Amino acid sequence: MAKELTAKGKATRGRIIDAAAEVLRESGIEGTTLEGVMARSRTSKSQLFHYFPDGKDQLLLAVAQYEADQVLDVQQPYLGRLDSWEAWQQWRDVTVRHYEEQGDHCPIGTLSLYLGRSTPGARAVVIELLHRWQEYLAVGIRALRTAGHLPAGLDVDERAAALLAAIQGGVTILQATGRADHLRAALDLAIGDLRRLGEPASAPAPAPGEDRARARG
Amino acid sequence: MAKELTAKGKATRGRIIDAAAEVLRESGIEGTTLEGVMARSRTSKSQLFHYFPDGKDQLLLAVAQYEADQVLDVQQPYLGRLDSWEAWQQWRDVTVRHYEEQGDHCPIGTLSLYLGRSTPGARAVVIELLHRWQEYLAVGIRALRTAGHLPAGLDVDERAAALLAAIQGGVTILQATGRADHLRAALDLAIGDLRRLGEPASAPAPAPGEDRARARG
DNA sequence: AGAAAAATGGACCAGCAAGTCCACTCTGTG
DNA sequence: CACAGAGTGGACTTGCTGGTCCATTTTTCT
Repeated sequence: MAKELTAKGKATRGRIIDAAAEVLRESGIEGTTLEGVMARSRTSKSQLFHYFPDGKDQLLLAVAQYEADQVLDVQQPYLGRLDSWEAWQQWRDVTVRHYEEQGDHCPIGTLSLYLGRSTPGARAVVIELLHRWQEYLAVGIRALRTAGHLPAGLDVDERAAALLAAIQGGVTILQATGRADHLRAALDLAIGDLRRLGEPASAPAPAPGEDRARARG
Repeated sequence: MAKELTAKGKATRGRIIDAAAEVLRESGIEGTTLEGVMARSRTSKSQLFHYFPDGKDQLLLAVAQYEADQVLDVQQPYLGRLDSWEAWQQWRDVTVRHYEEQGDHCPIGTLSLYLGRSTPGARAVVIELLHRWQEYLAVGIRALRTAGHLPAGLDVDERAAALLAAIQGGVTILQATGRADHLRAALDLAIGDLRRLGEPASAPAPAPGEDRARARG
């Protein structure tokens, strides 16, 4: 791949990807044009095609890869240390806050949608991301199980899959509506239900263990 | 607005929307061009702009509205009768199957992403859809609670929100990866956990399987 | 130093798609 | 039947964007 890339060349290439990522975040896919990337990165067209001979798609794929790495990075180190209920709660808080701040747009979703049909690599990037993400969650659940906080018979992978779906859905809705309620509810209930599985003795039915209002006609 | 529309005119307008929806489903947003819509609907450019004076965005907004209605329609009548666990299971099966068949692409998501920034109406359409969807779920949960299948103190709206997020996430992942595992897991666990809340006496700990044994390809 | 390779600048091209315009045809109503 | 207005056809304009090409500068390596 990166065979003969001078330090300078490497820097330029990186600048292009950074710029493209920024433009994409700000202007969406239809607002992301090579000219815009050129302007932002202070490069010329020849450079774009020098580093990405296959053109726009190749560049956007690189951006997708870059953004995919970001997704998990911003959740660290919490995502990597889900070995107690407190750690889960902490991770939940960080994740919710991050997506609340990011708000509007998800570069991965945008790119996935845009490159999906044409560029096969894009799908692979997303699948890889989801897989890694789910694996972190599974590791965390297993840690809880090993520590005796969860029943031994629990289907870890299924739980992890559901949890990942909950996050995705919450984020999707957050981006569509601007409100984080669903993300919060999804995470809280997913974690809460999980937790309840580990406390068979405690309150089984009403269990307002969290902070919800109860009285309701 | 659409005041003076002959029967013929109305038909043409409808044909344009149908055609646009089809093209969008088949070719994605970047493949959806006015020319394509013209060809598919056998209309001319002047007609497109006659019925949608504001151009492409206006047309796509109409398509979004149309597709939003579809989303809930295909889940009926099940979505409207979630008054027993069996009914929930039935709805789950139908929904999963539908999205499995639809597979690749979600017109709403595509349009939401594309129109999101520019057209304010698009966001409203999506919000309205999500709201109606969640309300159906909430009504179903309330029905269960009223029937005594769920504890009285349950926060229905939060559960409904989480459930909606679970669906959205599952569908998102299905569309990204092509696999419905997450959608199934998310729905099964969300419904399963809910059900567990109504059966405080039953097996509290292991029992991961419960009732969702079937349909697990 | 000096040649080879990498990096860069930017003019130029081709194509496509949204939107405009005007002329023409239908339809219904007094 | 006539005529006003809706409905239709399609050429044309405009603007932009991805992509090509070649000349030039800078770096690297011996």
